[in-house]
Amino acid sequence: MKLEQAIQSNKFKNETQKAALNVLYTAWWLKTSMSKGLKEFGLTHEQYNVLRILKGKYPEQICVRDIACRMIEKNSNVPRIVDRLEIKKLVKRTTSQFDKRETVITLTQSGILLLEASTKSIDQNMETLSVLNETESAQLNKLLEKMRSLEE
Amino acid sequence: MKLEQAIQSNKFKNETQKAALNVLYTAWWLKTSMSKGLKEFGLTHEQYNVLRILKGKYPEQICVRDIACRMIEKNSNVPRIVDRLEIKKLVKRTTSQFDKRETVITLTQSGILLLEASTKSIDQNMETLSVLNETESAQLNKLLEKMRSLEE
DNA sequence: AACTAATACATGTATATACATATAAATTAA
DNA sequence: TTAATTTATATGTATATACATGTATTAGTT
Repeated sequence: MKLEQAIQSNKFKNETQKAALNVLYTAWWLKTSMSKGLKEFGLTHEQYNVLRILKGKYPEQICVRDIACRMIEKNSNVPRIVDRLEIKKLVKRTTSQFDKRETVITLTQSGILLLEASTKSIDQNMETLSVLNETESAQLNKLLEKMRSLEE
Repeated sequence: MKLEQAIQSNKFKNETQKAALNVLYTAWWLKTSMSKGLKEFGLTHEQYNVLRILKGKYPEQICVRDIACRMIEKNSNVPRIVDRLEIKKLVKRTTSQFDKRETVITLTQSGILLLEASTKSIDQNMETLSVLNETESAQLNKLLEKMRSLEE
């Protein structure tokens, strides 16, 4: 769907302004698609993101700060997301032996199982959705990274 | 900044998967940049979006449903965003004469003034941030719209 | 006309973002 | 070694998203 239809507007100053809105809208669309798939596993998009980060290091442990700096949305309140994962017994919190300020998070067995099942479903979903080939995707990555080149 | 640095990971299955994450991260980055600029006006990103939609039709009135379908994030809770704009006296709520179920929203004079000031600041900010030229932006728009082509 | 269904909005709840502040532990400075 | 500073996490508050439910009004059906 063209952006014009999606947000019922065609008053863009130029292609650059439209591109910014298009990125925002596409991100919303992607998140929504993912969330739909995650629903049957009782996970939110963000909880899934945290589980994936933990999996990436498993069986190595990882502290809250390290999770935070790997999150896509940098202002995520990781302790609170971990709260919910802990209630569902998908992760375990422990105080680090080496630095008692640090809280170390570990995936539980059921966390691993749920992540595997949901990842399979999500990846399949993404596979179906992805109409861009590798060359186009690479081009998109290049443009997005150029767009962000003034990032501090 | 490369996505790899931003989220401290280089374990992407392929360029297509990376592109999805890159869109999500870029959207977060854009929102954050915009929000910083809006802060001095006491507006959130979403409140600003609603004000812009109202401006787009001004002086014509527009109901809550029409605002909602023009929002970038389609699940926005428009009545609640309007609540906050109303408290700040930036908009006015009236029940439609033609259909008493509809709530019609109008910009107040101070809403218009605030929007003008903030738009000027935001546009200037965006101008500075935009390193993509028109051709590149058009290419980006094309890729994003292709990415979403399976949209229902 | 009375009943049913649909629509528009408001409101409630859970979770998240964004940011400020509090608390405990570790590091550095005096 | 004590005091000050920094760091890691938790917690509080306002606003937002996501979705369910409630309520009033309109439209449609019998």
